[in-house]
Amino acid sequence: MRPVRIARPKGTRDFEPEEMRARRWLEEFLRERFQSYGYEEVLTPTFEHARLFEEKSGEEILEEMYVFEDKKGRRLALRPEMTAPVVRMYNDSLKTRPHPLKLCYFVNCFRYEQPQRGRWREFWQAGVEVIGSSEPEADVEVIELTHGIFDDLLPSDAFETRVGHLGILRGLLEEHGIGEEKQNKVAHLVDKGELDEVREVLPEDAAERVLQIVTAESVDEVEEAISGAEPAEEALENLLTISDQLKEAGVDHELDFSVARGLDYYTGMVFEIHVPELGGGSQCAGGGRYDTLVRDLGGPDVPAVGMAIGFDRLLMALKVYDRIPEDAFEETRALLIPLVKSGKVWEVARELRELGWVVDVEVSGKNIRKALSMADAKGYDYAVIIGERELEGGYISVKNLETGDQEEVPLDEIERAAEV
RNA sequence: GCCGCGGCAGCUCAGCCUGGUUAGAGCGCCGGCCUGUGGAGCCGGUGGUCCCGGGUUCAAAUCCCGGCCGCGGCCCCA
Repeated sequence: MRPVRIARPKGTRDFEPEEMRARRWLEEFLRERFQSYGYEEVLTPTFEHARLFEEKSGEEILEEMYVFEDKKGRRLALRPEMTAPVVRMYNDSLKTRPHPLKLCYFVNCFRYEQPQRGRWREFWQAGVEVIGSSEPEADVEVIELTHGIFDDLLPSDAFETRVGHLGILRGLLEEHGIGEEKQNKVAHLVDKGELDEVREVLPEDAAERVLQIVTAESVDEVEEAISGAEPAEEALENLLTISDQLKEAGVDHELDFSVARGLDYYTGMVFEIHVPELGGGSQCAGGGRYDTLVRDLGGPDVPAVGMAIGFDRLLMALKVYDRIPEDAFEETRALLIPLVKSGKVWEVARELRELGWVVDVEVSGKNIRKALSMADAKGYDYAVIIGERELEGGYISVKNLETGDQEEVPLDEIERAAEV
């Protein structure tokens, strides 16, 4: 057969061993953090029925979705995000558990976009969802949890937390008799900063009030813009309650009435965390309240709030700020060099591994010089030599590759190998 | 989807503007000096569909067109 070389698909990445170490380290950090708050990990299929996302995800996401037909003609999609699948799973099998339910996940997602810095077609999200509480405390916890992760991993001036509330906009538009679909459209325009367009879409009085909110520099201005529109006033109050609690909890943040977010299912508080140093793709986390999604996907009328961290972007930020620990996986690593063919080699390897060592057995027949050279190149801590002499004498030769010291360690005191 | 820059050895790149022997360098890898002792040094070797396709030409890594991929930006998002 003629050899062919197939390239990696556009927007995807290979991860080499060094990169995987850093990724595993961060993944474990996030998992442990989520679990320490009582969130339990779930996993859903990589693909779902396309309709799951088409119902409530919003136009932009749909245009970027990987949709395909399977052999039976079912329309499926690679998940572009994780909230809808978690809600689907909740409606399928979790809704009878004690509420509120706290769930977390770590998964790859797919979007057909033009790749650039911080943006890939396959990327990873780590997130949480709280299903079954409409109280501001739930919003506060989700923001506090997210903020705390960034605060522990990055310098405090490296990131910004912005909190807004879609209920203000939605509530106001509702007062003007404007339906959900148009609300979504306005939210998108606001998100894009296309404020002139807002005027074209809305009646003049509504448009004026929306623009006043979005460009507001103080809470007072917003209050003025929405006065008389009761749902919007309640939303603002809700946002201020959340903000006050965040302040008391020491969570540094700013209010931003233009945070709209591109997902149509958000109904209340919305927030984003940015790392400005990353440039274009600076948004590293985002989330908010979605009180109607569970019902809209055929489940009970249950409120929910959640967030997702852009895993790859967070890792990028950690690299920029040099915050990836070198010794994240501290372990003793040894090359076992057999100079004879003997089953004893495997026995010794096993015993050393029981001590917690990583033991790489040299299996390519290298002579001792070559083997030591390779152990050095791989950065190992020890070389363990087993030859004729060792077999006859009942010991192993353990060489510390950093100091160059070498000692004979009797087989029945093998734990002394670590002292060399 | 749009704009800009790029693609040559495993890696980083020179050569391209001004077409012309056998396409180079450094690093890496393999081996020797060195038959049971690494890192340094010296010597040698290994290395390439010059991204793909088409065009111009006596002749293309080099010029032109298209595509693919990468990087950066816009938009949006994570």
